[in-house]
Amino acid sequence: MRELCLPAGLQPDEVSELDRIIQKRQQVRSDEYLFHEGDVAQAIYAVRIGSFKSYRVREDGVWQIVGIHLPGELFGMDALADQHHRVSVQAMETSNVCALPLADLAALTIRIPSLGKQVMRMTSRELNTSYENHELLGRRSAQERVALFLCRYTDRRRNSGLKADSFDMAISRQDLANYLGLQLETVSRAFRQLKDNGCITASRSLLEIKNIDALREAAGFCHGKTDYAYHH
Amino acid sequence: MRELCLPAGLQPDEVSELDRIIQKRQQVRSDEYLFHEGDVAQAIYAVRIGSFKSYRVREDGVWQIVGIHLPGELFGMDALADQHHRVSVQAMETSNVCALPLADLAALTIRIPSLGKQVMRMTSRELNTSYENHELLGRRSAQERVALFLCRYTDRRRNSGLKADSFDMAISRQDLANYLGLQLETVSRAFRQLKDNGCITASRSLLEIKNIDALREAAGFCHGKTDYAYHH
DNA sequence: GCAACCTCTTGATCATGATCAAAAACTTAA
DNA sequence: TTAAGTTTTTGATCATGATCAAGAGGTTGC
Repeated sequence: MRELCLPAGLQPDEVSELDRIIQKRQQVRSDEYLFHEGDVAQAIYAVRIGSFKSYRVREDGVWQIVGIHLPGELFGMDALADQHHRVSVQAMETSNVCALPLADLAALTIRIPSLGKQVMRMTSRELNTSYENHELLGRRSAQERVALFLCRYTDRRRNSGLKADSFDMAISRQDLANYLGLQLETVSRAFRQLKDNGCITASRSLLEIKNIDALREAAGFCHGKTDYAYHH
Repeated sequence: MRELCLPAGLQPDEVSELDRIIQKRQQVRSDEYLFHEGDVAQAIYAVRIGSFKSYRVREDGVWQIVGIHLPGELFGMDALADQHHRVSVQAMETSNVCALPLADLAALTIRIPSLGKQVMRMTSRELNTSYENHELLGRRSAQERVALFLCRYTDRRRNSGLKADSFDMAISRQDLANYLGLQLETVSRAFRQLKDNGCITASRSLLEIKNIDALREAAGFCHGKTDYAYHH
């Protein structure tokens, strides 16, 4: 438990108590499901190793990835509104999670109030990430989307204690395109441009950030601080 | 307090206690700010009357609306991750909110655990709404976006106890376009088509749903239940 | 009532990214 | 190693929505 995000802000004896109760560690293979949209929620989950995708499937079978979860992050809080999951979650590579059964959580939260606060904090963080995604999809070109995604993704990897300048992307081009609201071919072309500009090198799944400043520029970050005006 | 979402699931005496402490009701005029991106959080807010928009402003001054808040809904939970707001919030019409100061909230949550659960529930709901927005922006035509927005918006109005088939849209075309990741002209054209199809009538701000089934169809909902396949 | 202003609508053209098609790169299994 | 199957790249064309431009409809203040 210790390496997880959850115990942050807890007393050592509280961590031990949490540790004793939450012993459910699950090994999950690539593409395996943790739960489906509509399922009655059993638990929320903390990623230990690997990565996961949250997605919704429309009536017509079209799907949309709405979240990506890296080590140290929590997922499954979509079900806290009414005990039913509103997304499906699937592993994108061989992974390992720690399940926090909702029954235990309710009891524990009363004994350890800071645990409830920590779950709240992580949910708020996920909400902000989703707001950022809305911003990314709102009015940005294909290149900006891909570049911005890479910037944010590497930042999150760094936060999760993973290598951030040269690593294996568990996300397929197809999934990435879906997540970014683009076609797979468009993502491929964006990668090409970023390679040609010397921002990155990328083979099938190995990605290397060569020039973070150029990448940030492609993502639409400003260099000089513009004293921008509010829109009113 | 009674007409709000927050007391749901609380005992009568707990509601009274909440009522006694949370007496801060604020009248807010159109376009007035509740807080700005980056502000240290003072409170979370429950909408009593009116509506609000959450948005982020980029370094280059481009802004993106990421959330809309109707009566009975909570906002400001973006700050629960680290006590700093990650969006700005502005009233879209003359409104009335109830502020729940964070200091009081912390104390109250210990005395009334179900209050914390309720805040958690509302945050989870907002997270799902944001996931739905990601899905809306992902891979949908301009018409679908507008029609789907109207479907969801009227549903939420109904949930908030507001008139849902004929009402005044507080959201300007400009804001709506921004929220949906479109240009204002494109939204205007989508409205025209929906009018021509007999789905709606719309003047400047008065909107009337004439044919909800046609509207749902324009939004991409299926009629017959297709036994859809999972994508794997 | 008129002028100034703002928001929304409509029209015409253009650019970006979707779609269709095929080949190349990489993976897996026999 | 070869063959079959994926996934990714590249090319060519097309369609949707962005952009530019002008006008219509409402609102506000004098």
